[in-house]
Amino acid sequence: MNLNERKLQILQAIISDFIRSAEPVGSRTLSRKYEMGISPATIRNEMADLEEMGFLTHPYTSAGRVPSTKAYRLYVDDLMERHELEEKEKTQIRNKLNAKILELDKTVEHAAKLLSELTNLTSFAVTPGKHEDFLKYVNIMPVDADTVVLVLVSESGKVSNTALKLKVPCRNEQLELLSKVMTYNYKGKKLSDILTMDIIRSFESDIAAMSKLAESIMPRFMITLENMLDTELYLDGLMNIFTIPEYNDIEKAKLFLEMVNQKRFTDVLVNRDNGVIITIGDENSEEIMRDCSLITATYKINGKLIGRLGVIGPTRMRYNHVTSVIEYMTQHLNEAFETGGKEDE
Amino acid sequence: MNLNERKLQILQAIISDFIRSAEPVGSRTLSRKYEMGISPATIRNEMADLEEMGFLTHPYTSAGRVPSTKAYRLYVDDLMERHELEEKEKTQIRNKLNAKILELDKTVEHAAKLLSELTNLTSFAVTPGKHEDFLKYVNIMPVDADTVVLVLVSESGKVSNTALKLKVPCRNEQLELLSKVMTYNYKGKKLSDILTMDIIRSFESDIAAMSKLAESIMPRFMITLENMLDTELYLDGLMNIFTIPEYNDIEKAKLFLEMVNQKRFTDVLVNRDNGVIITIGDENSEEIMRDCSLITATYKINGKLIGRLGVIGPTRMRYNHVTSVIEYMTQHLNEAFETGGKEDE
DNA sequence: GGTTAGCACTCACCTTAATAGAGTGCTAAC
DNA sequence: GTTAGCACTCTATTAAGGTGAGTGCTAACC
Repeated sequence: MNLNERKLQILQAIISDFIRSAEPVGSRTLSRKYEMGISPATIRNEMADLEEMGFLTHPYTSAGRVPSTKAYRLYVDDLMERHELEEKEKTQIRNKLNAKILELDKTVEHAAKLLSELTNLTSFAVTPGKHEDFLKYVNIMPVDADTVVLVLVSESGKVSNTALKLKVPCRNEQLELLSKVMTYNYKGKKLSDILTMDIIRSFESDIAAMSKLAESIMPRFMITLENMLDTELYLDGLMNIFTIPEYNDIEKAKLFLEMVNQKRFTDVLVNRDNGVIITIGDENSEEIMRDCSLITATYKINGKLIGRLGVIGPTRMRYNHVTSVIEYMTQHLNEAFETGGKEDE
Repeated sequence: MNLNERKLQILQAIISDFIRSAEPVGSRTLSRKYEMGISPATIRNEMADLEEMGFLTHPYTSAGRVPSTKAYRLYVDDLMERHELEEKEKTQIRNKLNAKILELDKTVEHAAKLLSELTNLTSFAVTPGKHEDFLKYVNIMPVDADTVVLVLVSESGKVSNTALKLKVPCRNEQLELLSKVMTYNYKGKKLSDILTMDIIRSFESDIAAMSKLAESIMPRFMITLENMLDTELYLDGLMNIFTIPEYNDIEKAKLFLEMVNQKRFTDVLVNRDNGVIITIGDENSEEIMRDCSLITATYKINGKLIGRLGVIGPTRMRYNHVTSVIEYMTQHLNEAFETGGKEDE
């Protein structure tokens, strides 16, 4: 049995209808709503075929048909028409994301918020892991007799800092010298490399002369560096789950909210392939996500560091609209982070 | 009619029972469970009196009795026995909060998390508003030919920074000079005062000489300063709502979650009185919180800056336990922030 | 041979009714 | 003042019947 034109047409109609209504689609409804010149009985025959082929299921004997993962996959890959965003949506994206391009993390947070507003789904955005980022600058500034602030700046413009009290008071020149030595030693090195032992050890011997000072500072230097490496996850639109019929059940809503709050969930996001990736229902590797579809895309900072952006929702989602929104947003982010990433105003 | 010993005893029993079970308490149940040597009928008479006095209600004609706000108030003020925390809970609080005392914000975040774990309610913690905080140090550090990092440090140890590109390249000495001038001008000034216009204006004229550089930096200086002033709100245990019978209804759970996510909610928290404050049900000023009780307490940093910590949950909550936990935690925070606030290890 | 009308059948969902259970309020007796 | 007894109230649960949307099958139709 093969998928002829008419079967595809019926399948497409069922998917569209179900995405809109969240109700199983019956043959009668279908023939009434989409005038395709064939009777319900004929549609029923075709439906039976489509079910046998694995594209449809029905929840109980005499309910309408519901698309399967396989159907959504076919739809996403072949059937789905490209959805052109409304001008209103486009300007909204441009405006909201341009306003705050000054601060990378804020921009990413805004992106997540905007994405959930435009899709009415739960969205997330992950800042790039800094493993491909390089250290640019180390400075230890005196504040008090025994208080200093340690500031690290990376190539991509991330600034990380900490205030700490010294066990031994020290002169400003010592701090300056140490800053310079550290900058000299670490500049241009990968952040993640600096965290490995041997670099540290060799350096520690270099500065044995001022070891007391360095001893105070090194542990915190490492912690601050680690903080710099962390990705940040922004979730938004969590409450949208309550407007989705699939989650009208308290138990399901609870499970969903607990899932996206798990550390596990973050890991899944970070480990996804690049580009726009759609995983549908049981295509997801994690058991707990089998009821959901996930659409993610990547954006780049200076064409290099990679962050992610996406939505999670029921398998029944407006794939074409969501995809268009995400594509437009990541494209915009890429451009924004490329040229004017750190430009002022 | 007055509250004699027996009435109080009955009221206390009803409150305790209802806090535990979340079910209206009947006369029969009461006489069976708490052997107070009187028959259900007598209890019913007393109940009728208590209801007339406004301490009890019943949801429908023949349901058991439920405590009113007035009853909880009496309970909290007079009847409630002090609850001694288990040693396990105490050590948990000490350990978890000591481990991270290095970073103020992290500690506050941990406190919120711990509080929700110990109470099984939704908790929150607010970092102090910095309006009583003073600027300690300004530094503008060169990173690149045209990139600098602006770092502000406050009296309480808060560090705020931003990276920015200069429109005009400039020499290091200029930056150093500007840092020094700014530090000299602003040191010891209240953060919020610096934001007012006249200080800025007078300063701007002072440095007319290097106006180009200052022009680049001042707007961002102000933004960074503002960021420093912000309070941070940490919410935790949101999902606990799903285990509370009162919120077993999807609509109620939704309303609750939406409420605590409102900006309005933050405002309520920030504007509460100092010390341990319990507001019960309709004692709350905000309409939307009339079904909840709120317990908050304040902690101090260096005995001065004031942050807040608390829980929100159904009026039926374990007031004595929650109060003990919050008291113990704030007391611990006060001590920790007093002496070793910024001490390293 | 594909298409269609007709029909029996299925199953969720809604409404209604019946029943059980917990509790109250009142009264009369202790 | 206290208590036993009893009628009454209201919720919650279960069962039963009806409705409607939908299916699958068969036989007739073009």
